[in-house]
Amino acid sequence: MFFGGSGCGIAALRPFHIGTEEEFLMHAYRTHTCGELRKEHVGQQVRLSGWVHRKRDHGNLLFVDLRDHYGLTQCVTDVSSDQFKILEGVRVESVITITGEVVARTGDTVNPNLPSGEIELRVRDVTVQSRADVLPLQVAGVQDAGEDTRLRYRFLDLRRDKVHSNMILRSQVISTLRKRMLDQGFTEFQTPILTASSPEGARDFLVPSRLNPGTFYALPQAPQQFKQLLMVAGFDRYFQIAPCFRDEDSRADRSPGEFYQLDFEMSFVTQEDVFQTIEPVLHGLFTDFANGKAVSPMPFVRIPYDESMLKYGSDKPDLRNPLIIADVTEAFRASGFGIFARGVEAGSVVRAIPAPGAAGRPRGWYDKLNEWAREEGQGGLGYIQFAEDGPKGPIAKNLEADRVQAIKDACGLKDGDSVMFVCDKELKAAKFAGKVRERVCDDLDLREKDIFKFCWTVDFPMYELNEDTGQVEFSHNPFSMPQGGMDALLNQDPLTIKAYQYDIVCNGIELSSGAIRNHLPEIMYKAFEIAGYGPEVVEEKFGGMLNAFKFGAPPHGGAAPGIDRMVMLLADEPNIREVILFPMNGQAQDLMMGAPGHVTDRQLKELHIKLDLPKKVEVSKG
RNA sequence: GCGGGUGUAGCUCAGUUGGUUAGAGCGUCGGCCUGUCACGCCGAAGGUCGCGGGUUCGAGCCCCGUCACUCGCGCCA
Repeated sequence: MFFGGSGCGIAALRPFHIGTEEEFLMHAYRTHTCGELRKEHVGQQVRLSGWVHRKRDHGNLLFVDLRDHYGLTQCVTDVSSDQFKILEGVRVESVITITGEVVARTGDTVNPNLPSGEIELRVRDVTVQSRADVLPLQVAGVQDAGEDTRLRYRFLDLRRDKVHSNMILRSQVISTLRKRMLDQGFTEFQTPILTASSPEGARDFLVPSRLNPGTFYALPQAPQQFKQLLMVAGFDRYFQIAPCFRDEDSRADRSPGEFYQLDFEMSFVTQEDVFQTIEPVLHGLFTDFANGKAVSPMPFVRIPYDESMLKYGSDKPDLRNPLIIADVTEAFRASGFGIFARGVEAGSVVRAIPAPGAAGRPRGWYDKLNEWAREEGQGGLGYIQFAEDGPKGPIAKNLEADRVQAIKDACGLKDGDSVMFVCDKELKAAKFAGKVRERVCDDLDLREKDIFKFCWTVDFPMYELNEDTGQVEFSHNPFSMPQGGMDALLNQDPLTIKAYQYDIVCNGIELSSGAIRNHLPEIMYKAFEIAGYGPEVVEEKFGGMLNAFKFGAPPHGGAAPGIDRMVMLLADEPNIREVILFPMNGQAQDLMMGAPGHVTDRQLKELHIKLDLPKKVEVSKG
């Protein structure tokens, strides 16, 4: 075994007393893991190391559950043993090594809930490797400590079963993604971490340059330009488990500072090629780890952006929600329901959200929704109840009967159903109708369970109108290829141009956006010109990549699904911190490591940096 | 930057209309207990009710300010 013929390990092996020859030949710490021992090991002398998970002290009989990464084994000793006092004296979460004999449990002492429950380890010898203080949070059991405590003592939190297994899941997800990408012919590369600040997008994290006073590196928000340059360099198919850094405020599903993407890019491909390549990767991944849940069959549904905004009120629809929004603007035009009729006259649209089976709901339910709509900044939430004895509600009273019927038909409603109405300018109406769709779905408990429903949102608009400035702006990625190419840019209303830009969505969560890129300099100049940027701006901001496109660039495209969010979905965790080993808190602080932290004056001087702090901070930090 | 929620023992929480000495479970410490597996029983210690100010005869509770955590908005090509 481990110590073979070497004599130098004797002291380490038997630090406290002389054991048998058999034990002498054992590894210093363990012959098995705590999850390993079964009936067939009965009679063997073994050594286990791990953490004291729980103790059950009967005074003259003591049980210790010993835990390691692999599992749990019950160890037992009684007052007749000279080791009894030692074991009785250690606190839970202390690290100990136990040597002894594997014995079969008898009859009713078998624990069927424990994989090792048919055996136990009869303690012959105990070595305390590391004592634990009284714990700030409890490792055994299911009780969650507060977020502060958990993050400050993350190493303890990570011992707990749920978090521990989340991290294992994450590792397995990354491992299978890597294998699947390699199988699809992709090559893995590393791109720089210290790079240049990018002019658009989120706020950058900056790193001062010592050798170049007054200048800064930026951490990459994504390896976007590098992966495109890899295509120009002829590598054909690239991927990377890529760290991305964005200095933006956190959300439940957005870790502050950093996150990981499965970043990939492919040459000589159409949008459809990208879909057909990555779908098996995601479908395979989710099928492997779905844990009994179903996964949308391939090919995933493709929904044009305009259709998605109309039917689902969102560009990332949750298809587990069965409700479909309908446009009923015409039913209200010049109708007897004055508020909506005047709105439509002024250019608003009316969207209808079905509420199946809700006609019998009490008045209070509708009032609550109405109140919620006001909190959301809407005038209210109109509705019609299609009761058995005819349409009811304030709108039905004023709207002509044939129009009410038209709405019922348009939404596919039957007696017993209700319908909600949103009247506003098109984009606002669509977005709020989307919120109502989600709210009604939850209230009526209509969401499909135990399934991962994927879709692609496609045909995003290339440009959008900034309502405040009246300026035409890029609506997403300025590097996307416009559909119709140069011809569309020259001859089409910019607001009607679509881009080869797409999102992959799962259960209403945007996993990734991607695009077929614009690899032609002349189209890029024109695309930026429409958004109000001259050629000099393009050259200054994207010179590196633009220059590369002048030396033979292959048509290419890709995407970058977010790894943390995929693990969140698979682990069924509502918060992204539950799938990250050492996450920062909402203020982007690492309470355990003390980051961000102060640095010495000498470090600052080397970097030619002087602090100019806000008054409040200066006082508080002395 | 803005809005909501939370803040009471080491941890998770309860605390009535503002009224006596602020409670429970877990954990800790001590005692008892030889088949438990969330062991059980008895006892003890442990509190700046986040912090500061105010109202009141009296504040964990009401008011103002502030801090921390959290959820959301803004932000996130």
